[in-house]
Amino acid sequence: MVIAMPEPLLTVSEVASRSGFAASALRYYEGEGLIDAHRTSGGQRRYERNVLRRLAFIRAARHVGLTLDEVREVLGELPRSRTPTKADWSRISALWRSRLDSQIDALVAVRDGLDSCIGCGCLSLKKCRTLNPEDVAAAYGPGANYLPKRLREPLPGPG
Amino acid sequence: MVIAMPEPLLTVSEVASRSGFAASALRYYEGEGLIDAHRTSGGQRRYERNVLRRLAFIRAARHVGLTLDEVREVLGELPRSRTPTKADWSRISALWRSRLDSQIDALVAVRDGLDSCIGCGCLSLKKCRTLNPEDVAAAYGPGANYLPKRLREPLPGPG
DNA sequence: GTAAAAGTTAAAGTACGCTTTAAGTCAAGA
DNA sequence: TCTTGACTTAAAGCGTACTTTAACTTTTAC
Repeated sequence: MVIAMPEPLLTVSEVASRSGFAASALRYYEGEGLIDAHRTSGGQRRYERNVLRRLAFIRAARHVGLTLDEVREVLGELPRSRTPTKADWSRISALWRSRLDSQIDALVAVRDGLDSCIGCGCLSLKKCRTLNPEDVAAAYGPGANYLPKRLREPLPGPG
Repeated sequence: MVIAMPEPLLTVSEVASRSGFAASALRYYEGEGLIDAHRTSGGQRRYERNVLRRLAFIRAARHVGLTLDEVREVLGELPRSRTPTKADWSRISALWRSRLDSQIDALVAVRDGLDSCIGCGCLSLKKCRTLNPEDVAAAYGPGANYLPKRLREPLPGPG
């Protein structure tokens, strides 16, 4: 019979230095439901090691433009009660991959649009699908498919 | 001898509906020095037609993640006093293209990192350069080149 | 001429993603 | 035990990118 060794828990400063996030950010993420923590009898936070993976994921996600809402949504696919397995992370990977693919497609489309529109110097507002204001307006309607859907929606808050 | 017809100027609501920006955004952009406007004797704004191109550019830039500071910097390459020429826009296109290329590279790197890291299920925090928190920390130091430089810098403000 | 639509300003408000501050509590080593 | 460093909370503050509000003026249409 195997007796499981209890995993050593991490303090705030340990998690902060290992994850690269400020302690205030860790508290903020906890308040936002992105990570969780145990508490000592005195009320101090103690983290499980797997929080580091969640945090690394959060960092990468933020770097490619996901909002915290989106990150929470994706992380919602992970189990809350146990350390995520390979299958758990694989499912997330698939979700995120399609998001990245669509963002990459969008950037390529804009870049190539620039080549043929600004770049060529034709300055034809009527024909240019990237810069024509009328097409931009139309892009919010039902018929426009030049940009991937998420880039045709209104921009999120600050960013 | 050719007498130039004066270009008809556009009202705020015309520019708003043609560009897809709210009137308040137009005022904001003017305050930020991204666009300019003439004034009627009564103080109302009247826009030159080429403001539509600037605005379309701003929208596209925002959609791919440029901040207004960056947009201003790029638009600073355009002449303030005359309607931009092919050469003006071409210069900008080149500037922006390299920015887009680096952002695309970054996304591809992260996506491919996911495939081999999350995707493979190895869960090796020590080896994974995308998700390893120690590598994330190191990425802000001098030696890390996995992510393009601009994605290794701290994230800008909101989002 | 007059009423309604459109425009003006300054200032305040909003959302996101945190950080900073203030005032006090807990944990660990000498 | 004591002191120092780490930690706690609630609340306020900050930067970006705008929008909303309030009070008022200009333009346009009839």
